[in-house]
Amino acid sequence: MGTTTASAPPDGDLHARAAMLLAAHGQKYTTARRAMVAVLAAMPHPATIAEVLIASPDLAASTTYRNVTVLREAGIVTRVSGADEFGRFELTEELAGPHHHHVTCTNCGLVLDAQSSASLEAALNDSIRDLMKAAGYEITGHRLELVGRCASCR
Amino acid sequence: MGTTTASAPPDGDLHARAAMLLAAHGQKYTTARRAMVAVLAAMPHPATIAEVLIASPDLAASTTYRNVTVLREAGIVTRVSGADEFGRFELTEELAGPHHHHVTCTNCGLVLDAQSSASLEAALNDSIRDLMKAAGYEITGHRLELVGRCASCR
DNA sequence: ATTTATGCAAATCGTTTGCAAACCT
DNA sequence: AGGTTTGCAAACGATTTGCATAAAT
Repeated sequence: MGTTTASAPPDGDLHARAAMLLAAHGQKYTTARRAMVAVLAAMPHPATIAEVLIASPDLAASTTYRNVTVLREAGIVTRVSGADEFGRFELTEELAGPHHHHVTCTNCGLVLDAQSSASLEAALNDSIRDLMKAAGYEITGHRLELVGRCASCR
Repeated sequence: MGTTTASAPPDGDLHARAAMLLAAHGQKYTTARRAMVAVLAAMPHPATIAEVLIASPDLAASTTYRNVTVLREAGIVTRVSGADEFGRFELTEELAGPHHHHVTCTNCGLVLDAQSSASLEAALNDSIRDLMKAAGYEITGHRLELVGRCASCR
């Protein structure tokens, strides 16, 4: 399990792994769900429901809303909060890629992925230990959001 | 300007400073706006619009939605994205307190404030320089969100 | 074959907007 | 007084839900 855990799995594994995760939750890997996973995998950044529907026009909106819930419960997708009111979704780090953070545009709401450095992660983990005690929370993860204006909005 | 910048201003200044910021944007510090600022100042965490309306039942919802926009434009309030779809609002750091981060509950969406350490901030600032170049963003700030389950949801 | 997911259309709910009355300076 | 803000009610738009059909194992 050494090196495999930290790196992105080969693309061919993606759907097979998604199917397994769904099966483990008593759910099927249907066409609509596969389509959604494919869209999210192809996106270079977390996608809104609207973006998913545009990328995959045959999907019904209601089905997509229902499936995002199912995929989240199965640990395939996570929700990312951006600057605006729209939820954004991406494949979980465990499923599709390494740990990363986000850069959010205050003007248009666009969210891009950004890699974190080892030193930053180390500092984060140090601080997290302290903060979880202070807040009485059981901390399960962290999310760093850089805020600014994207290239098109500058 | 050394020490004053980093610490929270005395409470008595709050409304006076809010009034100045609004005036600088050609806006008035009305009763409804003062009420909203007071609610946010009293809250130990970023508040949803619903929470503001509960805390200040005389406020009309429409007015509150309009005022949150005005207060944001004046630099009095910022929007915080939590785990759920509801926007949360708090007084800006410059107005009401020192730089801090948030701890979000994955179960109930509650967001608490958490102080950051100097070493973490240093690491953040280092990384930010790199990331802003890579992403082509003009970075104006950062936000660290720790994710977990709050004391009541554990 | 049987259970589960889908799609359409209607219902829901948070948020926004039009407009007349109340407010502030 | 004069322009702005407020509050109500209606409009809006994203998300959710009911139910009959289609798909999956």
